Amino acid sequence: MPRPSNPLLSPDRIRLAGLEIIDELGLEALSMRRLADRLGVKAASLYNHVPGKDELLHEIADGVMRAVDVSGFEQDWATGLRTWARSFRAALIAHPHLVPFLASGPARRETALRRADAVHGGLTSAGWPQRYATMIGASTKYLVVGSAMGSFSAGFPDEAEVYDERFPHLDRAHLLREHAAEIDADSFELALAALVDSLTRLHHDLTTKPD
Amino acid sequence: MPRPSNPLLSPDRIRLAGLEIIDELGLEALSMRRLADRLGVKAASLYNHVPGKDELLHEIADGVMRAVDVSGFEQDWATGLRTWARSFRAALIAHPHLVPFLASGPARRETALRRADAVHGGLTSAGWPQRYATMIGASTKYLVVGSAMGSFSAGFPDEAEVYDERFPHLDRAHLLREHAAEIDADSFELALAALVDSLTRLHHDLTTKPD
DNA sequence: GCCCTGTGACTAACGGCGTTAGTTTTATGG
DNA sequence: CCATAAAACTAACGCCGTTAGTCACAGGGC
Repeated sequence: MPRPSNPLLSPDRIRLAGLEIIDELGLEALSMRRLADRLGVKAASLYNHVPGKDELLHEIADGVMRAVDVSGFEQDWATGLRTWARSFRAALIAHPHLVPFLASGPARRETALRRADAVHGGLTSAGWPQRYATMIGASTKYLVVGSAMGSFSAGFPDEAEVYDERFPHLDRAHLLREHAAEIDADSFELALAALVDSLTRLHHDLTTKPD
Repeated sequence: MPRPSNPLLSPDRIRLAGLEIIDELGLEALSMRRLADRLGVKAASLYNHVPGKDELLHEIADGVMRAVDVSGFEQDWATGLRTWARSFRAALIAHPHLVPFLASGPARRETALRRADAVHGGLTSAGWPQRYATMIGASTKYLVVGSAMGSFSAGFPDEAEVYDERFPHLDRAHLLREHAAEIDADSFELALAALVDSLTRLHHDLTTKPD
């Protein structure tokens, strides 16, 4: 079936199907052959539209990052930080299997770099020194990535027998998975509030005391 | 070369060589064939000592977690939390390529579960309610895992051209990688201090006000 | 001292992986 | 209308994890 009238493939359809596979079956389940299968095509055909698996992953990742909202920095840095952190986390959690890949930083991905630029610009315009702006961006990213990555609670097996006798303080750990989403959200908000609080105090000191 | 006088392999030597490969070449570079090669052996021989690649990874991971120090909880919860967080982070950073795997929680790994038990026990004995103990453990893990992931990837390309013109606020981002370790450490300490500060206030409220 | 069993190495193979080369047919621009 | 490019294909290479089956030596029981 060479060169059909209407092309069966396009970069967009490939990206979409790729993200579907990742969401349904996991990052490791994404193979060029499976992807081709889902699109009713042979693996080699994909290479007419996409340079390789790695680049495809980057493009999928960049698409996901478009949901990250940095508009809050137009109000004030604290609002910007909270909005960025929450929307960033939501974007990651919408595609949990992609988190390990997304976590490795913006690399050369257009959207991710644009978001990073906005965050850094928002912080420095609010009076934060370069070095602090960098650290604040980093700390916040730690929280977001950490909370999306671990899904702390989901990391514990949910069979009670695992903990019996041997781990007395974890006697309720088998219930964690049931409430994972809620616990993770609350823990994230706890740490985010702590960070913004602390930073607000610091910002006050930095912008009033000196000079 | 069947059945040599002195066995060439042992679970320990396999684990060690596996961690070496991961540290030198990355998580994806660890293959049973490469591992066997390094041990002067054929891949199939490994299966006489190790049930499979996945279990091997868990055993390697558990070994790394033995460096995590939870003894600080014998003093007070804040000291315990700081000691745990810092030694946990150090353990991850010593093996950055293993972080994505370690981040997925204790699973059924003995050492990881023991550490989790100690943390939870240390917090509840200090008066933290169950729910808070869980959230504090989670928040702290977010910071640790997030900061270890970020440093691994050193997320930003270090070629200045990437940022020229297009990302004005990132005009110094190409220098990040050079100072990655220091920035990551400072950002981590910033967020950890903020968290412990905030929690100390909360602990005070919880243990004095009620009743 | 000899056999017997189990250990720990081997070779060969299966199916899946990413990717490339080369082929074929159709769509499209000059 | 023809040349060229596009978009599908088949076949193959060298990896991967894992299993089955083979073989020689080690150590214990007689």
